[in-house]
Formats: sequence, structure tokens, C-alpha cells
Amino acid sequence: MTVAPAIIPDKIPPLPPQFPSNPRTLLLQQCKSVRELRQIHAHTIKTGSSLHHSTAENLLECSALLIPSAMDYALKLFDEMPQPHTEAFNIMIRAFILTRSPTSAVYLFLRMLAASINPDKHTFSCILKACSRLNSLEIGKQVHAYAAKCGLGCEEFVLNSLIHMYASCGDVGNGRNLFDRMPERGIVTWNAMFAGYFKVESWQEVVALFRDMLMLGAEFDEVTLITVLTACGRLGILDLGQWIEGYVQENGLKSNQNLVTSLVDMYAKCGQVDKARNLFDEMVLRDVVAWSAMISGYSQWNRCREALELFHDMQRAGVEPNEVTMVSVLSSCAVLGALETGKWVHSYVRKKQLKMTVNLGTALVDFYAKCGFILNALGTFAKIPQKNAWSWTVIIQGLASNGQGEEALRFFSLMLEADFQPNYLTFIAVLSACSHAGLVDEGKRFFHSMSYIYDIEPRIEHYGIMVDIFGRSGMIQEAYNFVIEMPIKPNAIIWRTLLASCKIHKNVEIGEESLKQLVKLEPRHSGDYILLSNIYASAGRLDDALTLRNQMKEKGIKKTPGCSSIEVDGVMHEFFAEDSAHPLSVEIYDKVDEMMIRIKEAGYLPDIAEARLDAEEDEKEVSVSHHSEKLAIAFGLIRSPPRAALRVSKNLRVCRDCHLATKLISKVYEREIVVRDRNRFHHFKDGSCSCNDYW
DNA sequence: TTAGGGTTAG
Repeated sequence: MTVAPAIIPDKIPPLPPQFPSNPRTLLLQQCKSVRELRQIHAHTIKTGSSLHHSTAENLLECSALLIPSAMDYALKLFDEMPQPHTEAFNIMIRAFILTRSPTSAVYLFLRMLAASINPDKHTFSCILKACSRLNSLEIGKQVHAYAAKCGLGCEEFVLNSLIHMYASCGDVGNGRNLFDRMPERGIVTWNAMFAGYFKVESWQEVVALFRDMLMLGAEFDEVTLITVLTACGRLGILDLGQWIEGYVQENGLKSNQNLVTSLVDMYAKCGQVDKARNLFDEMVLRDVVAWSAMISGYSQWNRCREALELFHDMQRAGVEPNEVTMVSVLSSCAVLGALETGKWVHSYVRKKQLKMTVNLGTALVDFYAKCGFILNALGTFAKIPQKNAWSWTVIIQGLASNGQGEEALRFFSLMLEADFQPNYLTFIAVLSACSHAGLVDEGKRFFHSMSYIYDIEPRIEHYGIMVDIFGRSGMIQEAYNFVIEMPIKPNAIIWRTLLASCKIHKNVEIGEESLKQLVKLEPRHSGDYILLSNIYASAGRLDDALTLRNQMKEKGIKKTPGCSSIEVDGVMHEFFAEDSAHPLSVEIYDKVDEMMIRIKEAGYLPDIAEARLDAEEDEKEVSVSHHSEKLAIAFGLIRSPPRAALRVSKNLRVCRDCHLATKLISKVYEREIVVRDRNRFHHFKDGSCSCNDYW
């Protein structure tokens, strides 16, 4: 790039009459390219007007701020100005902020001070903005002191920028002090304060500040409302959100897309998902953020099918998803076990080169882990460029729930080595790893380290997993003592965990006590009665088992029927135990018989403890062989190509017999079988299961 | 010529 040479005559000639004395308007309206700029510059040199400060500054402003590609030209112009004034420095500082070079802005400010050019209030507000961008409280404070020294510390512009600088650099308290001392506050002042609270996620403060505003009758704008709506959503304050919606309607602000998106988000987060959807449907233009807000609304309230449907609508509407959209979509896929959609998302992410943010990476890891693809989860985890405590927690949990407890603990050590601070969720993952691997002593040690080393108060979930750790390993009495002595009142989940351990280890006495407690807390939970009745049955006390079942009948408590589903050629097929509704029913039952014969040859002994109680002794074996998951597997063997993996979902937990049978089926038929029950995935392969029989 | 917006995970 060449710049017209500056000619410095001895005497500045008067401006020619045909050239406007202030060419600013001409430049603003006419000059759209570097070429035109150069022509005008040449003209000013020819006429000598380039030596007038105002003309030179107008040229500088035009090149630095108005023509995006002319920054280099501006730099040369500036360098060739013999003695740039404050205005010229201000233009260049603003230009550096616009081009996202806050460091250059600060250097220029230092050059300005070195040249003894006095900064004005505009210089200070701009340079403070650079400090906010740099997140540098240190430089910001020095600029503050210098502004005070120049007698500009009480200028409204400077104060507004100072409040914003302090608040957005993390020193909200100092920002608030300045804010409180201001005699008059305009919208800019209030919004600067809101921005600070927003940045540090002090939602309560946002709402309190807005209530102050309303009380004082201060003026606010759409940006204020967006901030407050975000806070209402995070805090679940529906009434204030509704008041804002009324205000938006009355004042005709619905054309502001961002504001309506905030309303959608607020309603969704406050649990009014359908109201959010109505607003969303009314929007004339929906951008990626609006779609993402609505999809995440469904996903947050576990309406995962609707989330995925809306995602498909979004694609039909031709709106390209971004990495934020994909986080909610993957979370829904993980809950539903929607493997194909989730895999498609991953390939889309790669194809479109979406940014592998820590949230997106973590959502992918979680998706793969929840679908039982722990190798993909590990591979994806390794590729997250910047991990955080959440990503580590998700991979630890993923390993634990896929039966790799020891490996999960190894990852926990790696997490600590990498200097990430574990949180209460991390300890849920770590303790479940101990539970899966049967590591009682380690579990106790980690549990105690929570409060002693990491200053994290154990929550009821942590107590629950400890009960599980003791109970699974057969230490039923210790588990019971632990429950009795825990400082939090045990809830139904704690007693149910204990009851389930009593079932594994056939402990009738503590089992009975657990049910007694459970009936007080959740009298209509059918699974609890079934558990105790199974304990009675496996201890040979069939009469007690039957009495309990009759009590259930009298109370009108119905057992949730077991239901397994399997996807074949994109169609879901559902089966209930001893169900003959399927069109291929005859073939399916034949296949079951064949399966039973073949796995018996491989050493299968039926476990009839969980057979129907009303079945005769000789019917029990047939009864368990007709459990819903066996029917689903038989159907899968008939209809899928040889060696294809079978993927079954079950609404309840897999029973012992089905677990044992499925292991052998995987070996005899050389099939990988993945069963997702209500708690976790079981990955059956070559006669064993990823859960290591801890389920 | 000052501030500045909405969507993210168990």
C-alpha cells in the first residue's frame, strides 16, 4: 500500500472555496473504498488542506472507522501526522478496539502520554473499554487513578466506563461503589452495572437491581430487559418474567428478536415449556439462538422426543445448528439412547468443523458413555482441547457405569494431577466407580476425603452410594448402621438401595425393616414390595411372599409390567413378558426354545427365584424364559443379519436370570448385545457383561 | 465519540 506523500509547505495556504471546509459529510457519504479515500487524500494534499487538523482527522476517521479494509492506510496516515492531537489519538484507539486489538489500544495510549498529549473523557472511556476487553483489572485501576489525576474521574462517560471495567473484570464491588456514588444515573450507567452482575452470574443481584430501578422510576431499555429475563430464568422467578412479557406486549417490543428469545428461554427455564413454544411459534424470524433456546427448553425438562423433533424442524427450516444447539441435542440423544441421531451429530460436527468447545466435547463424551460406547467416549474425551472439571467428571462416570471402575479411579487420579478441583458431582462418579468395582475401603476413603480434603459436604446422593457400596459387597449390617447413623434423614432412595442389597444377599430381617421404612415414605411404589417378595421367595418363604403380593393387591398397587424394546430396520418393536401380540409370535417363541437349549449346552442353569409366584414349580423355568428381554433378543436374532449387534432397552432392571442367559446368548450366537435397563447399560460380549455382575 | 443483549452439560 502506498500513501500519498505529505508535503509540508512553510506556510499553510487557505482552503480553496470549492472544497468544503469540513469534508466530514462528504467523506461519510461518498467515500466507500480505499481508492476513493486515496483520491480525496491526494486532493487535500494538492490544495494544502491536509495540513488542517480537522481535515486530517476526518480522513483518519474515515479510514480507521468507516472503511473496514482501510486500517493500514489509517496507520500510515496517523504515523505521518506531524503532531497528532487528542482527537487523532482517540480515533486510533477506538479503531483498535473495533478491530479487537485492545493491546494496541493500550500501547497507543502510553505513546500518547509519553508525547504529553492530554487525554480527554473520550480517551478514558475508550481505554477503559480496552481494559475490560483485556480483562485487566491491574491496568484498569492505573487508568482510573490517571483519570482522577486529570480531573476527569467524575465525568459521566468516564464513570460509566469505569463501572463497566470494574464489574466486567470481576471486581463487581468496586463497580457498585462507583455506581452508588453517582448522583444521576442514565440507562448506560444502570446497564453497565447489570452487565457486571450478568458476567459473574449474580442473578439475585440482577433482579434486586431491576426492582430498585422500578421503584425509582428509572428508565430502562431492551438490553436491560434481556438481562433481567435471563436472571428470572436462572432463578425460576416466573412472576417478574410475566410482568416483563406484559411490558413487552404493551410497548410493542415484540419485533426485537433477541428480546423474544429471552422470553422463550425464561418461560422454558421456569417450567412453562408450552408457553415458551407458543411464543416461539409466533416469532416471525427464528435464528439459531431462538431454535437452540427452545430445543434446550425441551431437553432440560426431559421432553427429549420433542427436542429431537424440533431439531429436525430446524433443519427443515434451513437454519444451521451451532455447537450450542448440538449440546442440547446430544443430551436428548443420550437420554433416549438415540444412537443414530447422536452419531449423525458427531459427523456433522466434524464435517462443518464446529468448534470443539468444552461443553460440546463433554456432551459428546456423555452421549457415547450413556449409549455404552465407552471407547468412542474415551476417544472423544482425548480430543477435547480444553477440558474442565465437568468433562473429567463425565468420563469418570461413564467408565464407572460401563463397568470399568478401576479405570474410572485412574482417571480421577489423572484429573487431580492435571490440577482440576473435583466437585460434588465428581465424587458421585468416583463413589459409583468404587461401587461398581466392589472397592469398599477406597469408597470409605474417598467419602471421608470429601469433607476433610476437599471441603465438600456429602449430600444424600453420596450417602446413598455408600449404602450401595456396603450393601453390594455383602456388608448389610454395616450398610444398615450407616443409614441409622447418617446425619441427614434417609429418603426412600437410601432405603430402597438397602432393600436391593438385601435381595442380592438374601437378608430377610433388614429387608423387612427397609420395606417398613419405605412404606412410610412412598407407600405406593410397587418395586419395593416386589423386592421384598423376591427376598422371601429366594429364602424359601413362599407363603410370606404370597401374603405380601396379596397385600399389594388389597392396596391396589400394581406391578409395573416389564417391557423391552428393540429397533430393527428403524422400527421399534415392543415386548411384554409372555406376550403373544407380535405378528411373528410363533417364530419368536420357537427361537426362545432354541436359545434355551443352546445356552444350556453352554452351562446355563435357570434362576427361577424371580419367576411368577403363581406359577407351578415346573412352569417356573418356562415362565422366566418368556421374560420380555428374552423375547426381544429372540426377535433380534431372527430379524437382524448375522453378527450384527443387538440393542435392547428395558423399562425396569434386568432380572438375574435374564442377565445370566444374555451373557451366554452373546457367546453362543457370537453377538454383541447391549441392554439398557432403567439404571445403566449392559454390554454383553463373549459370555460376560461390562457391569461385572454389579447391577 | 460512553455500556450492551438472547441459546450450553448429570
